[in-house]
Amino acid sequence: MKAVTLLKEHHLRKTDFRKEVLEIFLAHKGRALSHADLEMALDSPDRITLYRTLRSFEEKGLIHQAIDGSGTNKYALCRDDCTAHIHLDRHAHFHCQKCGLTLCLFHAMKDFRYQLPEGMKASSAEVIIKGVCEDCS
Amino acid sequence: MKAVTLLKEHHLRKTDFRKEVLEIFLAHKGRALSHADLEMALDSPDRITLYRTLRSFEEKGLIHQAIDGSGTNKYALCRDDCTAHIHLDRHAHFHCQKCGLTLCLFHAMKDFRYQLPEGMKASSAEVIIKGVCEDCS
DNA sequence: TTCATTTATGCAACAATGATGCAAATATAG
DNA sequence: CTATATTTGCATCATTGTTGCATAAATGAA
Repeated sequence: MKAVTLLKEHHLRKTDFRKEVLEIFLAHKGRALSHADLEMALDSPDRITLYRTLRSFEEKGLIHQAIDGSGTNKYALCRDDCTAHIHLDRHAHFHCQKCGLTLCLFHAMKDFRYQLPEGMKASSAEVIIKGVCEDCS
Repeated sequence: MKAVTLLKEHHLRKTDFRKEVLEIFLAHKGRALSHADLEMALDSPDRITLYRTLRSFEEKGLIHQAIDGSGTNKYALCRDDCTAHIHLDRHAHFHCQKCGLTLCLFHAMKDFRYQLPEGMKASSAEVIIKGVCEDCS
């Protein structure tokens, strides 16, 4: 899928900046990228524009936040079945504690069931698996 | 369990500051507290000392980090079966998206199994369940 | 209890992360 | 091509977290 097409599909204006950001995500499918990762990969990185770009992408269902416990937020491309407001969030993220790599694990959770105490209502769930990645072990 | 006893058991010097911080945790068992929560509850809050106190507590197995996806780190008292370096991390945390409350859910995960791709080695896992708590719904 | 040693505290300074407001530039619909 | 709406890039500010260092306090030993 090309960057321009994806932008159009998600009702985002196709600016140079957005195309560049999106291409970085496309070049790292399945990887969750931090703000710093993206800044390094960008030609002319404006921090603030990047923050707003990421927020727009998230609002339009193009990327999702990947919490990995590292303190900094990361973002990864959604799969096709994510819609604007209903992210397919029942997938786990793997976080390498050595190199900081974060990966989407779409098939890691076989049967993920949980029980909440009375009164609480769940709307989504996040699973973070921490450990050491292939390259680091 | 009293604050002073807990400090001694975990080989931490019993200073006024630590006693105060620990007492706040004891008064909110099962709750994960943010740095800001603690600062508000403290009499003479020194940000830096609090950061270091939390780090010491965590290193000695007195508290554990509770990732809740809210961006800010939170901490909660460990149960007795946490040891200094092996936190009992296979429990979920519930995060209320309205009021920000974070709770430890020690009994939420019935059968939590996951499969990692070849090469990766897991050392711990975190589960965050987001939703609305009893008071907010 | 008192002293020496080790550890903790409190302050200043700094770094990283993130948000807001506004004017200029750009993309899109008509 | 033009008018409108959106995005960008900049300055400014807020929050969160770290490091270094001098002072203060806690602990163990005499």
